[in-house]
Amino acid sequence: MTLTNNTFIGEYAYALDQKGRVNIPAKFRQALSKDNRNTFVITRGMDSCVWVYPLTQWQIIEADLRNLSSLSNIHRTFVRNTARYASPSTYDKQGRITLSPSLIAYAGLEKDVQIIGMINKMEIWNPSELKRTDKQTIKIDPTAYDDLADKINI
Amino acid sequence: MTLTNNTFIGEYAYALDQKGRVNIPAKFRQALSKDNRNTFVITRGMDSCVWVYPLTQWQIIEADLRNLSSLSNIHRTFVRNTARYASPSTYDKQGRITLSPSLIAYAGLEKDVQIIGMINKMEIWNPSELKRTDKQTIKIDPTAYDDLADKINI
DNA sequence: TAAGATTGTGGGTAGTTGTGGGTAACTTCC
DNA sequence: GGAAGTTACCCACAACTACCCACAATCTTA
Repeated sequence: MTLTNNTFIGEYAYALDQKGRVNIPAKFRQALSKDNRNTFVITRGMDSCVWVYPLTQWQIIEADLRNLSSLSNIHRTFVRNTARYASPSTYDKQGRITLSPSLIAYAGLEKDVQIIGMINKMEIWNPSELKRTDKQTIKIDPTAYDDLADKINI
Repeated sequence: MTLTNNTFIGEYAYALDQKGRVNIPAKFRQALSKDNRNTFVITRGMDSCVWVYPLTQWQIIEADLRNLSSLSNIHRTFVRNTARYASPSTYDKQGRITLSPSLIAYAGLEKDVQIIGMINKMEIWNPSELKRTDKQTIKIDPTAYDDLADKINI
């Protein structure tokens, strides 16, 4: 059952096949609105993982990038490093998307992968890499979330 | 699959042949709207690379340049250096454009080239030159992107 | 509990894409 | 006006990708 359009929550385990394809969790597919045309945009995450945006979500980012002038060195660099690793991927009849070899290498993906709902996007992880990141998270100062307190009422 | 007209993302590796031709990634060609008449405008990039604009995008730049008065020294210089190196190029039946020897020399291109989607244009790089630029990027003050945080929600 | 539907995974095939080279048309210079 | 050099167009082939079909496992429903 889907709660909200284009919103992803939960965690799933899947396998990457020899052609570099991963299944998109059925629940995530069902959550997609039609204007996404069964398409995601895949790119490098900020941690060692792959980020998967629904098309319409990515188009918002694209529109923002378009407003940055290449005359500014910092803007140029930002646009380059955001755009270059992104690639669109439409899922096939079985509900799978194809990951490029370079993305697989970046996230260190092997056969087993973990897919995590991140509200407006999803993340694909190598499970052991995820565990390592989890351990580091514990070390974060427990007061670090304090700033969020007035932004999110949880 | 094309996301948005005249919008380019992703990174591709191609070869420059002996005649100075490079392939335009099929996805980029498909993204072109018809009013571009299969034509790009090629010019010097601000880094050591070649910038390739779709015709209609370049025409917008031309219109902006027209509004800069030559009374200002800095404007005059900017217009001169932007206009002088630009030249149109239509891609052939195989989807290739021809680069002039002077542009190839400017970007230091050899056989292997890297093409990067930059939203409203594309960049052609010598891979080793790109790596060097990447290394410098890492040295950018990590707070430099902070200003972008309220412009782009990624 | 059994039948049907849905979901995840594997592999084959036809069409597309990238690259090399050949030939004709055009330009330039003597 | 003719020769040499340059440019643009065309054909061919190898590699790859996207699409399709098949099947097993799981979940749903009557």
